[in-house]
Amino acid sequence: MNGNPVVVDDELDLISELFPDIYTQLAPPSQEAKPKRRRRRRNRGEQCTITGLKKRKLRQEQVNLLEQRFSEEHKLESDRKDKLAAELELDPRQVAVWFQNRRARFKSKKLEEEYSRLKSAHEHAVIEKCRLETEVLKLKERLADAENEKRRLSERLDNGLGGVSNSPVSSVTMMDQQTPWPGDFRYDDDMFFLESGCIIDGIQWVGPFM
Amino acid sequence: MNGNPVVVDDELDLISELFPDIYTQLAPPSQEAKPKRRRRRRNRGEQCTITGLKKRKLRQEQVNLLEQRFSEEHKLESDRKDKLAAELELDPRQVAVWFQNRRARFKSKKLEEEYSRLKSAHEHAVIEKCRLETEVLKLKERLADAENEKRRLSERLDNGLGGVSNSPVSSVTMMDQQTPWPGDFRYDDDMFFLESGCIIDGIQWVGPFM
DNA sequence: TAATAGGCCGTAATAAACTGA
DNA sequence: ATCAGTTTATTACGGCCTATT
Repeated sequence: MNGNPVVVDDELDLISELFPDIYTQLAPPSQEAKPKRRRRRRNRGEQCTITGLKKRKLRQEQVNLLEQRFSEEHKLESDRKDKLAAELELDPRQVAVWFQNRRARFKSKKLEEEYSRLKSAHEHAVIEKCRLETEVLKLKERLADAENEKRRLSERLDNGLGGVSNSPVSSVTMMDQQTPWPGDFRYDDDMFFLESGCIIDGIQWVGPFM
Repeated sequence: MNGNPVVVDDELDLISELFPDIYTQLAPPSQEAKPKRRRRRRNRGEQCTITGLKKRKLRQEQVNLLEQRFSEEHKLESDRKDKLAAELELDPRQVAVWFQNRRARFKSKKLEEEYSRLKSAHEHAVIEKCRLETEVLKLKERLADAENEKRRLSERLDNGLGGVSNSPVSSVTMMDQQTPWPGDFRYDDDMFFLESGCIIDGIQWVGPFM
């Protein structure tokens, strides 16, 4: 058990075949019976690499150091770069390239994080919005009721009657839906909250994409 | 004016130097006086490519065809792939790789689009939320006023007085801030809308990232 | 059951466009 | 306006996973 599923062959660098090869476009019409399936288990003599390029991959220890430096500073001044390159026994250019790629990776990763954070924030906002909408509705109803009662009471006062029994006012009144308050707020019923995985504000929810 | 800032040299493929080179880790301590600034305009004999590999880049026409096929189908069956490769005079492997990379690009692009759409949707939602919050506040005020008036009126009725003059009720009443309505809604004052480039719902707005 | 073709992912490396001194 | 260093877009490779044979 446990096994070692990840057999990074860092160590077994079979520094073998080297391939001169022009590359330019590779595979011009000059080909006779292309090898078909290449890389038949641990291929050795077969190139199959199209460019002739061979192994790559920095050793874990190298990556560790690079990663550490990166966490300290996302950029490198050339002198730092050269020193690091010496430490790692790498071409300074490789170090530079590594940093470039790392910055790019960092950026896209950041985007993904931002996206999911934004997504949940938006979900919360939408729910809040919904809650507020219903609250507004309820308040309007209450207000309408209150206004009705007020009217009723003042009528009673006008008529000089003394009955104090507050007759139950119909809960749903048309009144304020017809005539909005003179205030500066209006109510537009555009979109609403839908169950799960649906469309809100023109965004297809849940399923990341395609 | 105008000039031709983009001088893609697709045509002038100087199929020149070829570099054997093992690559393995590149640049062991074997280096004497590294060339420093490389590529002094149209370098020719200098390699500078660390791996020794030379040009790459498919010709525009090739990209065009690939792109067209991609728009028809994001995947390729092997027979289609081989045919396409023949048409383009490329190694089938290159075609396969191109499609993989294209799919990856497609995906991340999609993410970016989704992100900006989501972002504006969220902005709208937040603004709406704000509007609703102030609306709720106003409604509560109104309601409080109405309730006060009701109380006043019924008191007057109880006292048997007939004065109808509606004395101006203080606009801000403590009442409903102290005792929330028995309804099922509550009001939590968490975050609010800030000017531009700020923090809303824990998301730093505006500046994409770092 | 092992070999295999193809997909995705992560990443190295290149090229080109851009930027600042 | 040259040149180093940077960003963005590309090409390619290697590992890992899965369905197929």
